[in-house]
Amino acid sequence: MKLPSEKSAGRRKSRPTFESLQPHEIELADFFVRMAGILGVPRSVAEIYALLYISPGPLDFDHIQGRLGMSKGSVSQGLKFLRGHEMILSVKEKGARRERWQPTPSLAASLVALLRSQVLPALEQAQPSLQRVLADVQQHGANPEVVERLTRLNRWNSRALELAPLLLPPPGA
Amino acid sequence: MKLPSEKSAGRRKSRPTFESLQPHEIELADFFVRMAGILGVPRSVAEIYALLYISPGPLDFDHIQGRLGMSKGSVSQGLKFLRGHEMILSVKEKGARRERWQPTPSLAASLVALLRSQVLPALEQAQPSLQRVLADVQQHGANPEVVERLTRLNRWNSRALELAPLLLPPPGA
DNA sequence: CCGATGTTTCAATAATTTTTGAACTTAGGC
DNA sequence: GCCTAAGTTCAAAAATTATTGAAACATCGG
Repeated sequence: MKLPSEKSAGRRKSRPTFESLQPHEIELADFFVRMAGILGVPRSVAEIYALLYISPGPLDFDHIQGRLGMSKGSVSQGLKFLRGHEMILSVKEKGARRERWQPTPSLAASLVALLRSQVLPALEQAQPSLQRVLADVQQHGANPEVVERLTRLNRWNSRALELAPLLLPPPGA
Repeated sequence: MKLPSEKSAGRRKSRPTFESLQPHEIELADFFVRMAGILGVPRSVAEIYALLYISPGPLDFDHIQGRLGMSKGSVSQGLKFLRGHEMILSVKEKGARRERWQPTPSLAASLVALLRSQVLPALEQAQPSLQRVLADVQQHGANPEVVERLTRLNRWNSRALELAPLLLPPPGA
């Protein structure tokens, strides 16, 4: 099933044409796009993941670009993101020049990595900040209820920070 | 501590001036803005919440607008959002015309409500969609690995839907 | 090294989301 | 009922975020 098309005279190497997405592929992509949205992950990234997820084997750069009809730049950045969060793996065939991509075996692990990368830095950065705010408020002899609130917030943050390694274990554990 | 300012001749009712935020208030707002960002909640909403959180008592519309220097529209929409997610309460004093707002006692409960409202609808909407995709893929006699992946995805979604009431209990429970 | 293929970068553009403010609605006091 | 203060709505503007594509870079086989 290959449309020859594209004037293609004798010259080799006219860039191949790709089928556009099938209805069921679109539906799965919509699902991933929606879920990704919750975590603030851009559409193009979710689409790439969905395509790899529903494809019977690893795909290379050009296939991804062709089937999704998106720019090189987006594909490159999307793959970078997915790689960075260990959501995809490259399968480099021996004699081949190009890399081919497929989803990491565990989607669950991927999601954990994603969450981790969003939440942990925020919690870490917050720690000193929250402590300063609490100190400030106590100094200025503020309302006891406010002091209480901020104390609780601080405790929360610390606990979350302690628990994080358990709930969102780093890749090597 | 009240700046008289504003040419204010004898006429009553020049709109009052409000102090701009103190450094520690800004720092707390930054914290909330950052956390809200993870959940896709806009800056203005986080700022309003932060202000109520660090204020010694409930604040009315004009105070919020004045101290944060934001538009009426934003304050109105922000309060609507926070109300909708049960993150703030109004304290209506007897003889008073205007409502005054303060944070709900439990920030934890508020966050749960927020998460719930984002995640649950997505999971529910996904269910039939995922089932259709799986059926489609099975019909077209696709790669067994893909079928396996989609089956797992379906199971996950169902489980999440079952567990949701436990992890993200609705307000009345 | 060279030339060609494959990929990344990043400034410009497009798309999306948030904020504003003026017109409109609602509710209370008289 | 009318008038006014209080709050809401929503179209337009501003701000932010995502995407594109052309130029730069990297890497491999010869």
